[in-house]
Amino acid sequence: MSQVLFNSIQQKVQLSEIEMEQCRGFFLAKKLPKKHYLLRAGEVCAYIAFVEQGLLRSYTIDAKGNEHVLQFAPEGWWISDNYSFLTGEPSSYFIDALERAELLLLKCRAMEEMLQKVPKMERFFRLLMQNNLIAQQRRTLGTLSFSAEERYIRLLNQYPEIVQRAPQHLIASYLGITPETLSRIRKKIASRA
Amino acid sequence: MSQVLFNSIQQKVQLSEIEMEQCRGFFLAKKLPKKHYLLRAGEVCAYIAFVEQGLLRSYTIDAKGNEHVLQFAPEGWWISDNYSFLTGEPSSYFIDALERAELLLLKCRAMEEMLQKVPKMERFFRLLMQNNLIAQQRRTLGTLSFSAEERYIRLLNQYPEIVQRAPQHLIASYLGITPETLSRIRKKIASRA
DNA sequence: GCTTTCCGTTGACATAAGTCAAGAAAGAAA
DNA sequence: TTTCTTTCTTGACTTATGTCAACGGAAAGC
Repeated sequence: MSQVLFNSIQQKVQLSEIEMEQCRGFFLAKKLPKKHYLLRAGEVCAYIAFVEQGLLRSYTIDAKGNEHVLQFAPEGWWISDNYSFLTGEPSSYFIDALERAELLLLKCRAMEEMLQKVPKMERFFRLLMQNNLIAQQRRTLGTLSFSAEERYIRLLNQYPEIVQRAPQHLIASYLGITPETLSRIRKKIASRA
Repeated sequence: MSQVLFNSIQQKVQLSEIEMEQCRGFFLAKKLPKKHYLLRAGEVCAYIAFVEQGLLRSYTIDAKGNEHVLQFAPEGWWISDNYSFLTGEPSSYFIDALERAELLLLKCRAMEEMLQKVPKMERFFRLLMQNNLIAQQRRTLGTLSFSAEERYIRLLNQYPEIVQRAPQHLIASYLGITPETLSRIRKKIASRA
């Protein structure tokens, strides 16, 4: 059993050795080279992906052709398009690798079987979704309450490794600002320090 | 068993008559008059609330003293501060009634007991959280992709009853704009129609 | 029914952030 | 190395939205 996955699960529910091994069997290991896609808009999202190694991100392209980063997923995080995964409808998101990644994929069918066999995992996913929701609500409120500069500083404090590993224009996209604005903010901060 | 709650649950998982009645026993009925609070910042959020009747909202007050509406919850919706509920930490949200409301409250302890007794409810809450997360992600992307006017029109299309029932300055707060800007947007739209 | 408070509207002006364009720097490819 | 992209920076200008202040009308309380 992957140590990273083990930690992610054990942090929320207590599984026995046996249950852990049972779970492991439902995942599919996959390596994803840099810039390769796990999901493209228009496709159905067949997997929930757990990141063992590397860095992924999900994003949309809006009607004006602008990209908007929804999520970064470094080691230990889960990523997918929940809507498409749940409903089987085509996705409107892209998911690709910013760094070469090692993933554990969980197909819809496999997930249902896993939940049957190891009911505690239902609780695990409930808690996972609940925590994701909490974080997402904070992001929404952050976008409404703070200026671009404040949001950047908060991101830097909360997820320094992501700011460091992802290219700057993607950080800008995540924050909902243009690369130019982020560049100016960084300059301003640097001149203060 | 309340018909509204029954529908909310049955839409996601199939419960037998008996399971439904068992669940019912864990909820606490409560009437909340208009402008009364279910939760104030600083308190621990003891309940997840299901709205049978009426209209609630949750909001924060930021460092500059500005209110930001996180959620409106009309009949059939669930509302709480997940973070505080889950961790027992003090909340930073307020939840109050915009219209006189009838609620079904689920305390933390009662919820755990319910999940023990009716394991399918674990699945229900997983799906509920997952759907909330999907909606919240869309809101985040909406805030990043659309102008104030576009966001207002989208809200109007998606939740016309909320726009109608909540005062305009709270709609503005939800959209992340000032009441003045919303007033101007509405004028502009009216002049076009 | 009168008074007070709250809410929405409007105008004038301020400002954060976006746009467009050019060039510099840094990485990737050859 | 040299070339070719991609990413980041900087400047000049535009624009959406915020701020402040005044006013009118509707609702709430007495």
